[in-house]
Amino acid sequence: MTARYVGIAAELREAIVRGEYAVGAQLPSEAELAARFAASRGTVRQAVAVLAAEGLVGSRQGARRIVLGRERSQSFAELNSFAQWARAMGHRVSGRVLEQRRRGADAAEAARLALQPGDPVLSVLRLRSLEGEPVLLERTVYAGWIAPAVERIDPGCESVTQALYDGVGLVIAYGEHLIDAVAAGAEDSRLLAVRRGSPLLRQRRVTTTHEGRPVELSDDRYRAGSVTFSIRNSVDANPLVRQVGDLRPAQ
Amino acid sequence: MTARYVGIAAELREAIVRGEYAVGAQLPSEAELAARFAASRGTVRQAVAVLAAEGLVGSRQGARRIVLGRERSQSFAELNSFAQWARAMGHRVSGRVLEQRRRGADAAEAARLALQPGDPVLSVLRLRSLEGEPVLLERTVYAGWIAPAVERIDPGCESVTQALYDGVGLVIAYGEHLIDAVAAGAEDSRLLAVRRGSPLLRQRRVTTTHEGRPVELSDDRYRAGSVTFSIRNSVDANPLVRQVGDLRPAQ
DNA sequence: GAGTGGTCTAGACCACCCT
DNA sequence: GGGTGGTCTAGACCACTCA
Repeated sequence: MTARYVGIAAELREAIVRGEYAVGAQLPSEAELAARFAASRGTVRQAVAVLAAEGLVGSRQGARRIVLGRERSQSFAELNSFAQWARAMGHRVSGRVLEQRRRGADAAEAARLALQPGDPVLSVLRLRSLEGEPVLLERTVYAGWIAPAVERIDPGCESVTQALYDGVGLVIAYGEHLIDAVAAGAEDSRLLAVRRGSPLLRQRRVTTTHEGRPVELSDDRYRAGSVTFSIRNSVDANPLVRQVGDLRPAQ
Repeated sequence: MTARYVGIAAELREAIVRGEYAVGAQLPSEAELAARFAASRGTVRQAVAVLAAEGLVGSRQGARRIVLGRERSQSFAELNSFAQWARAMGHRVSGRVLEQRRRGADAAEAARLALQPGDPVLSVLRLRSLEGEPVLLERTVYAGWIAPAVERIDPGCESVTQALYDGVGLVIAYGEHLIDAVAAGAEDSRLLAVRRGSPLLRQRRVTTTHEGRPVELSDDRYRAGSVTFSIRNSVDANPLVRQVGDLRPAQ
């Protein structure tokens, strides 16, 4: 059963997308919505909170909520999975494993994966394409405990996240992501078919299970112009944080 | 008066940062926290929701909440203001206006600023430095209605956002941001002291007032290695969205 | 001053996790 | 089956906006 507030949020979202409430226009008051949906005010507040989290509406005490945008934020959870994102957006995605080997974790990897240095990890190099064009080079390090399941995955598999879920029921629930720009190195330029030194958008991430257990560490590089990250923020509630870069030059 | 739940969230956050609840460990149950803080369960839930939004804790139905991380996400609202972010992080920030002129909006600008093509806008080129080193080149277009206030700002002013607030009480409440990587152009490379074609992290943004009225449009380019964007996400609740780039090559 | 969103309470039922 | 978080209700008071 879907929750009441989810349904109410969906109805309001559709009304916004339809243009029934124009960008900049006011939403009905909470009391009005509560009456219309025959729900309590609390439930209505939960519903509009969903829309606020999607960046569609904004609010301030004492004034009606207003519509900020119409594009629905495809509230998929998939910063973590390239394939799931791409398919949800209607893109044709493919990928292949170029290299895969077991080795021992170095100190930095061990720390981020909650392992000891030297503990076994699985290192994978994957090239992903959108509409047939290579756009993303993934260098992923999996914690040893999940390595067997990863090795069983078909090398041409579209979505590793999906395969891990289907195969061993693993849910990648949380992620931390660092986004910056780097110059393409020798391997990057060869595999992504760009000039050496040309700009790449880099996303480094650590993902964990529901229990907070680290699963993988990844350095993903997108060809410039192929993918853009988009964020809506408001004066209160801002999930994105800028950080000063490392002192050492981007490697 | 600060709200009750904000205080409870602060106490829990401190306990996490102190290490009282280790990463991966469980938080007390809602009932327990409600008793400890002599608050209702609803209020406690509001408090932990704050921590969840900061990416510090995760939750799933039926199981205790767990701690995901210890670094507090500096819950500043300032994706919008470079200076406010930098100062909050303890960096020395400066900036200067290199160019400033009024002109008419082109079609794209007009659409995003809710103006008519040809309506007056103020175009500003600003170079910002961190610890004395130039790291950010801002190309900003202000809507005509705010232009006079912008022109009154001291060209060496640290924070334009702050100046607009102090000067005319303008609050920049919402923003939409697109993040990608581009190659440094001729002007970029000269002003940021990098080689032509070298990678820059680009943040394009539109910001609006509380009422949803667009204030400015900006193309900000960070020298590679100087600044990183960081995001925590979870299976449900993901404010960040990937988009396929424009068809035309990054300009 | 009327209307609106922000906060808080107390209690209820359910779905899910764990043992 | 007991504990836990997720959902929902009904009512209350307050802070703020706006005319």
